[in-house]
Amino acid sequence: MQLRRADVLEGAISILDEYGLGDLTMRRVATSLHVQPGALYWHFKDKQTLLGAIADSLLADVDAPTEQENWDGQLRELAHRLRDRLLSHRDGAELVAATYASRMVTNRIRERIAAVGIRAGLSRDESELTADTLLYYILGHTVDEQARMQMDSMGALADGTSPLFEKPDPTSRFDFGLALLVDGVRSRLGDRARA
Amino acid sequence: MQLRRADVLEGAISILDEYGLGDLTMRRVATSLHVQPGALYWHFKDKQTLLGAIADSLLADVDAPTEQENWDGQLRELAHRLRDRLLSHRDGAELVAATYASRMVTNRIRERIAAVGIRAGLSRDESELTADTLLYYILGHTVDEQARMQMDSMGALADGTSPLFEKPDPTSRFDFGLALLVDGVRSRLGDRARA
DNA sequence: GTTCAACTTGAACGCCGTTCACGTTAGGCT
DNA sequence: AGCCTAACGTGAACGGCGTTCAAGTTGAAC
Repeated sequence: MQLRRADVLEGAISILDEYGLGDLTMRRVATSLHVQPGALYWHFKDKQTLLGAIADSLLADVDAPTEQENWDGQLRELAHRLRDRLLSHRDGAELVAATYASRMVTNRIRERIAAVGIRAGLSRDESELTADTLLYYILGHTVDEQARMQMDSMGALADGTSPLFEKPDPTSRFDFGLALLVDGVRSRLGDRARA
Repeated sequence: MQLRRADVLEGAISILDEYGLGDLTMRRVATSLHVQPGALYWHFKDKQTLLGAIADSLLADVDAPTEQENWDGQLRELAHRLRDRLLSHRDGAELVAATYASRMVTNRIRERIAAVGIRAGLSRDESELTADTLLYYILGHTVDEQARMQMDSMGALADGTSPLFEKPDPTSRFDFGLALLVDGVRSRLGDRARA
């Protein structure tokens, strides 16, 4: 039976969920599809491209119309939506962060966030810089959050005690930094109005 | 002649500066020190540990007394100091970001930033969350900035045109996001004073 | 000068991504 | 029904990686 691009993608995502990014190897993907490693290179020119495709699939439609009406609600909605996607697969945040340099993947959500900034009253340049700032925060926070999750699930049965959630739960922690940035934008808008 | 831990560290940093993180391999470090690969494992138990030591050395004394007096000036000073360190070696930001999960390295600067937050009037928890937010931003921004730098220096002689600096220069871009976060903190303090 | 710990060597192990000449399949055309 | 061709898979290798380990060598303290 022949392989389709989509089969390879699906297989790779299964490996990712089951074994993690570190063990997502071309050979392993090939084996799980009952195929020789070389066969994958017909569908994806190299591993980097395959990883990019996985990232694209994780983030498909992450930019979509928002339900919120106010710019700050829209920012929060988009931020949470992105974080949820990153958390929806094992090592998802790390994968997207690693793919981030070879862009076009995250560019749509970046554009989406910038649009909200403009509608809120920022200049084009300011909006793009704000979008970047938000993205760096979301990626950084979520990579860290996901890494801790896995460390906890490892050490949980090792030393009996498993707090599993620190003082504030991860979502509250995420919301704190998010609020900080939203407040920063609001203060920038306030300065403008006052001028 | 025998090797010291410090020699290995120095050699590894040289390789990093000359060839980049992707080509920083145990074998290459060993070769440059005229030694067999296995010899390195006497001084560092594995590559991860060596990378951690490099990160530690990049960030030595990055937390140090600040010259600024106001909390916002101190925050900016610490942020710029960290960014400067990350930029001081090829792929420095990427290295520190990769090592970040296995912490203790960046914990001192995190503690330092949190202390500024407390002195400014935030609670302990808020200060730590603020420190994390700032660190995620600084790391994300600088990794991206450094990656672009290298892509530009590659593509520069390829296609003649080398903008090398986008509309705002990287430092101004960094300052924008930094100001956003500082303003966010200020607004949080304002709410408190008003209550 | 001997001893013993501190180091290094040499060679291997098992993994990885990638390439390529060569077989095989499947489906449209006559 | 039979062929042709493009699409796809195989098998085997290449070079490189991190890491391990028994066996050798070094050098300083006694």
